[in-house]
Amino acid sequence: MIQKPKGTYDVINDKRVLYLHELLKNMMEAYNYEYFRTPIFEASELFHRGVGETSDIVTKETYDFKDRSDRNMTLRPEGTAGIVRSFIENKLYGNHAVPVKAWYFGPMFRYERPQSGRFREFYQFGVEVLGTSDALADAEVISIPVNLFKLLGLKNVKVNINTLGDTESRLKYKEALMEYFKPHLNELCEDCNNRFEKNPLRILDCKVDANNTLMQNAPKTIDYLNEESKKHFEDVKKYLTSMDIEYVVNPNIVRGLDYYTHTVFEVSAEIKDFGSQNVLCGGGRYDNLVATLDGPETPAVGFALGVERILNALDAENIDLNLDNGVDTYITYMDEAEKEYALRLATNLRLNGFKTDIDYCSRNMKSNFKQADKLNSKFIIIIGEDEVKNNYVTIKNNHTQESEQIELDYLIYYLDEKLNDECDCDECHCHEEG
RNA sequence: GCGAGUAUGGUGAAGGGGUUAACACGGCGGAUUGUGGUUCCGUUAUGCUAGGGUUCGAAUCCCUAUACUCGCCCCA
Repeated sequence: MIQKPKGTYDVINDKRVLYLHELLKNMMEAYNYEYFRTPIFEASELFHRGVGETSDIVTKETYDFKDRSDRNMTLRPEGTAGIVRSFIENKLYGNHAVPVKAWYFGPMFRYERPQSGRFREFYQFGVEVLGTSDALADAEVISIPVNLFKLLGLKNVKVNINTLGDTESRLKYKEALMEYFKPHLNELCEDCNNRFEKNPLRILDCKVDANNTLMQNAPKTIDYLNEESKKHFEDVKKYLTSMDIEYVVNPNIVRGLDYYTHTVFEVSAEIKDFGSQNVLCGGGRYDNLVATLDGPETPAVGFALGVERILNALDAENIDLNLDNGVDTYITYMDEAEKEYALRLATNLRLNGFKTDIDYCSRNMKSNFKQADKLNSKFIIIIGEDEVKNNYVTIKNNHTQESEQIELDYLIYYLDEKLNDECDCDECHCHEEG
């Protein structure tokens, strides 16, 4: 048997996937962001220059391949680089309205060991604002996941925020940090020793040594900011407050990708048994990336979230999105003679927007009723010899078990009325979509 | 890259060397050929992830492979 590749999964009628996409689409429309869809594979160089040579994502997790003309290609491991490439290549800094506010939703690929909520092909939703250095953009970007998580019903949504400052501040800080840790390397875990060489900022992110006093007394980025960087951070916090978004300044958040400057943040929520995975999204400002990729100096800020992790969180928190899974009507026929008539009726109902299913294999009555239950059908329509002859249908309400005979010409109005009636009840939320 | 665990029909699973692979759900057929979701009866794995080994005998013990699950690293 051929199996799916490791770390991939099949979506089989998980309504939440489409629902989430729809919800995000509506939300981004309200924020007036533009939908971007960029290629799933790009020139490898884009990610090497963009995401950075020191991050694990690029050094050991990409799916690389050569195409038939021997070009180096990479399946995208994240969304930002592609959006930035598109921004530059299409010269959106010219005629396009600036800032360019982009959102995307699609598969990303990383060659990792799969585990709970983590796959090799996974979906990310993300947002990028290109062309403004104003702290308002940082705050707005942060507000998107926060509002999303609240809308989904997640509890204790929390923003952890920090600033790395501009390039100059960041560099000064990095030196100070290395000087601070150098004499104490033997007190840190093995991973931290590796990080010291590769990416010293990430030592601060270590979970093993988190409670080490050495860590708590380490130099803070905030102390190495120049005036401009300091003001930017203050402004971000100010705007968050004016949107009633709670945040905690956490000097240990540095993020893994090389391109971040100034604001970095993570949004977490309180989720049962999630441990370190309660970080549901991360992002920050990356003022140098556009220039690094040969575009004009363009400040930018964005974030991304993993769709699978969100769905996992909803599961863990037992959040039911009240998605209606049932069909409106299920059509049965007594005999082969009525089969075509039933088929025509099904088509007619479907074209009128009623979610309709039909007996596909001339089952007996008993199996038909069972099937109707399995499909969660609200109504069962029964077509027999008499119905065909006299142009009516027998329709049974599966809730009340009441059966009625309805003239064919009137059926659509009948269903329309009954289905809308039904949705006034407390249990049924099928017309309450966001 | 490192570490731990698991693998038995369509599904949940029992069995930890002895001939018929338990039980339950689901499916199909019937009691009941136009009204079910109750009940009852019948039926539903020539086979226990794959390959090799130990043994008179392996689903059961050993080895290898594969897949899945969960940690770590990393990240969303």
